[in-house]
Amino acid sequence: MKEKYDILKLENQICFPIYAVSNKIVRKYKPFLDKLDLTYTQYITMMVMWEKKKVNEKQLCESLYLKSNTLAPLLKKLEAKGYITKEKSKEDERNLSITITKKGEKLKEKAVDVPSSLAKEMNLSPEKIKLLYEILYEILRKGE
Amino acid sequence: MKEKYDILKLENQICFPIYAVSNKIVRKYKPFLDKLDLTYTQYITMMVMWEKKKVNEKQLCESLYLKSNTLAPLLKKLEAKGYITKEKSKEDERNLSITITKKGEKLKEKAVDVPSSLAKEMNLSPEKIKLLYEILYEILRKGE
DNA sequence: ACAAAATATATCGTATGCGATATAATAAAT
DNA sequence: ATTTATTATATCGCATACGATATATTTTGT
Repeated sequence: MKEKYDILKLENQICFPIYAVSNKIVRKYKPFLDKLDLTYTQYITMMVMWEKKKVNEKQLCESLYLKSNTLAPLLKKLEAKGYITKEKSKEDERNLSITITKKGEKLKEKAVDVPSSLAKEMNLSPEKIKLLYEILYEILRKGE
Repeated sequence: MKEKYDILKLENQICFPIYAVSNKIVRKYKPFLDKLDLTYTQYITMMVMWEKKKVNEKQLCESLYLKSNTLAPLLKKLEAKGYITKEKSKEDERNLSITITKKGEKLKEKAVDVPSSLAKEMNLSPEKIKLLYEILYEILRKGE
């Protein structure tokens, strides 16, 4: 018998399992990323750097769907670890130009085994991964 | 032409969009939860309380897929706000028994509109919600 | 040209979220 | 019965993640 407050039950939420799985993923990554001396957020930041070599902070924020106030201190740490360098852009001094270092490039070789390790832990069929991927990016594309 | 390092591109990750959507969800909830003076984590905690009325901290941790060290300070805040009370369980003094208050019950009436507000923002078809739900809980069930 | 609006970062305060560790209470083992 | 192991919370330190706000630079409007 359906009740007015059923919609407030945890089991009837779609957002909650997304949140819970996200936390679980970060936990799962940890032992692998510890070997690279990276946190999960630092890792996805380096993913952008490995691909782009040089970006603005703004591009980074857009790529990672994060805000400047999250990335700013994180970039300081990546700089302190010697994986990136920061400098004001010549063309527009408002922009912060971020460049990967040799050491940062080098790290890519150690990181290359991480995705398969995680895939093994997730153990999802390619069909489900594809479905998940499409639905999630549909959500990400929607507004803001 | 496929390259060894393609697996390290952000666009080829399945975990990243889960993480990004999770962040986005918490941001989306904020304006609605502000009216209830709850954060997202406090909100899902109250969801359990609205349903169960009385639980142990351990049950709460399991329901929310969170650790004691995340919930302990959060429970203090919910207690300070007057939504729950805490006391050591009589049968086993290791257990922390958490009970919803009248004020906590009352809050449910204000919260009942939140899920539909969010559903409107998400705007996903029922089929996609069902698919997403099943895949996510498959991940949550797997190990730990 | 120059004030006003827009843009890109940085800083601050608050609230998670976690592993590691400590503590207290109960259960198990001998 | 007493030591040992297990269990349930609590505390600590670190790293996000966010909105709000401040600052510096560039663009726009007149």
